[in-house]
Order: sequence, then structure tokens, then C-alpha cells
Amino acid sequence: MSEKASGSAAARDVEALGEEIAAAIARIYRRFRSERVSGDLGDAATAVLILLHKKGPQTLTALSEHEHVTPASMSQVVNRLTTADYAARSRDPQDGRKVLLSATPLGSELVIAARARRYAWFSAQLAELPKDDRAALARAATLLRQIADS
Amino acid sequence: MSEKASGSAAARDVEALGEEIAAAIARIYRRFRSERVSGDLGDAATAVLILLHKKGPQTLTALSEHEHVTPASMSQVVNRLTTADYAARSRDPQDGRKVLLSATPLGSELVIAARARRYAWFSAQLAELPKDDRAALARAATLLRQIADS
DNA sequence: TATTGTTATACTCTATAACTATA
DNA sequence: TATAGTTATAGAGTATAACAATA
Repeated sequence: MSEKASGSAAARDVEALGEEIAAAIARIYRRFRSERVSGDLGDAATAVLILLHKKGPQTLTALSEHEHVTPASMSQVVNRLTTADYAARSRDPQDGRKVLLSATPLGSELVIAARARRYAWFSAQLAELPKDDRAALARAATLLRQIADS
Repeated sequence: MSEKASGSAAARDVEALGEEIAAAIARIYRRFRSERVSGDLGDAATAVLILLHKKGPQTLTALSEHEHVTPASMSQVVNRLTTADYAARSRDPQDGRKVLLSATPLGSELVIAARARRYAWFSAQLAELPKDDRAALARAATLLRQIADS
């Protein structure tokens, strides 16, 4: 009831919450990035490789839409992966315009080895939180993913 | 009780949660970045400008620690802000080695005008969520900020 | 000597514009 | 013509290494 009754005040609250969340996202994202060890792939390339490993072969357009970048940007990320032999390009036999990207065995190996190590510090922090807080974070992750995809 | 009893299973759960959150963070962060309109400052420069606007003058080292980047990186971000006349450098009278950065009136104006516009789409999404979900996001923002600062 | 900050250089990531190849 | 993808170029953001200035 009070939600609808206090229209503009609630709107300001939501705006403030939006800014607060956005700021927190930016901070933790940079923190993740700073945890990267030398020799690792960059964050964009890593995200793509994990996706290929988990979901199997994808077209370039599918990857670019999933990551919210232009096809031109994604092509360059893929170039870094293929140059390092972590991913491979192949033509779609049904439609010669399409390119299918897939993780190589070397790439899959890297994903498996790197994942736990990369977020080890973060998992350690999570383990120390009360159950309720972990639940809030799990729900938030789901919501943020939905909003990102909207 | 069951948390401690099922040691390694719980540890795997926390790791999976960590990866899930990290992936969601990366996705929503890129989405925020893709919403940036041409002519805007970049995200790093914007974050610094907002900080200067909110907290007042800061040294370069304080800024670099707050954003978890090296002083050399921060110096370059600050260069972009000062070149655009959104921030100004001044020497600390007590310690000539230190540089104090502050937002210019033009910079403060920009922060105020840009904030709401920049996250408008996000706030609109938040407004449509049930109250419980907004609460989960608010809690998550607090937790993520604490973890980022740890 | 230690602290604070800067510049030089290089890499990742992203975008826009212009292009090729296939449908 | 429309779709899928690539390359060229430019700019933001970051790091390491080497440096200058001040304490």
C-alpha cells in the first residue's frame, strides 16, 4: 500500500538503490579484474572461453549478443583465443556465412584449472558469510543476470 | 549444523555460488558500460569524479587505493579528468609530495546531470521488481562493497 | 632512504566504419 | 539486398618499469 501511496519518494528510493548497486558492481568487478594473475587471459576472453566450454559451439553473433558487445569486438576477442589455441573456428556446413567457435581441449583444460583458482579469494569471503547473506547474493545474481539480458 | 557436517559439499556449493555471482557481475557490468552514451566519460573516470564530488578533495594514493588500481593508472585517469576541466590538481601545503584532486564546478555539474540519466534503464527495471527482490539486491550491494574493500 | 607522483610503453577491451563472402 | 563475419583504426583502462621531487 505505502509503495503506491508515496509515489515520487519511492521513485527516488529506487534511483538511489540503482546508483548504489551500480557503484558496488563496478567496485567488485574491478576487484575481480585486479585478482587476475599474470599470464591469464583477460576477463572478456575468459568469459567467452567458459561459455564455449559449458555450452558447446556457438556462432559469433550468439557470443556477441550474450556478452552485449558488437560482433566486431567479439571477433577480436575470439582472435585472441584462437591465436592462443584455446578456441577454434569452423564454418557452419548449413550456412556458409556462419562461423562456429568451440573450445579446444587446451582451452577446456585451462577453464577447469583456472576457475577455482581465479575466484578463490571470493569463495573464501562467501564461506564466512551467514547463510542468509549467501542467499541474498544468490538471488541477486539471478536478478542481475535477468536484468542484463533484458 | 548441516553446514559444518557436510564440509566438502558445502565448499563446492560456495565455489559454484562464487562463479555464478562473478559471471553475473561481469554481465551486468558490461551491460552498464554498453548503456554509456557517446561523449560520456568512461567508467573509471566517472567513478573517480563521483567520488571527488561526494567526498571532497583526495590525494592520488587515496584514489588509487579506493579504486584498487595502481597509482600510475590512477594518474592517467586523473589526466583525462583534468584535461577536460572536470577536476583540478593542487599541491598539499603540508606535504609537497602530495597532490590533492578536486572536482571543478563543471565536474560537479556533470555528475549531477549524468547520474540519473546513466542508470535510468536500470532503475526502471528495479521499480518493477517485488519488494523482496529489491531488498536482496540492496543487501547484496552492501556485501559486495564490503568484499571489494576487504 | 622512503614516499608521492609522473611518464613511457604495452596489452586488453571496446566501438565505429568500411569491407568481403554468402544467402 | 540482407546477413554473418572480418579488419582497420581509435580511445579507455590497466600494468610494469623507470624516473623526478619532496620528506
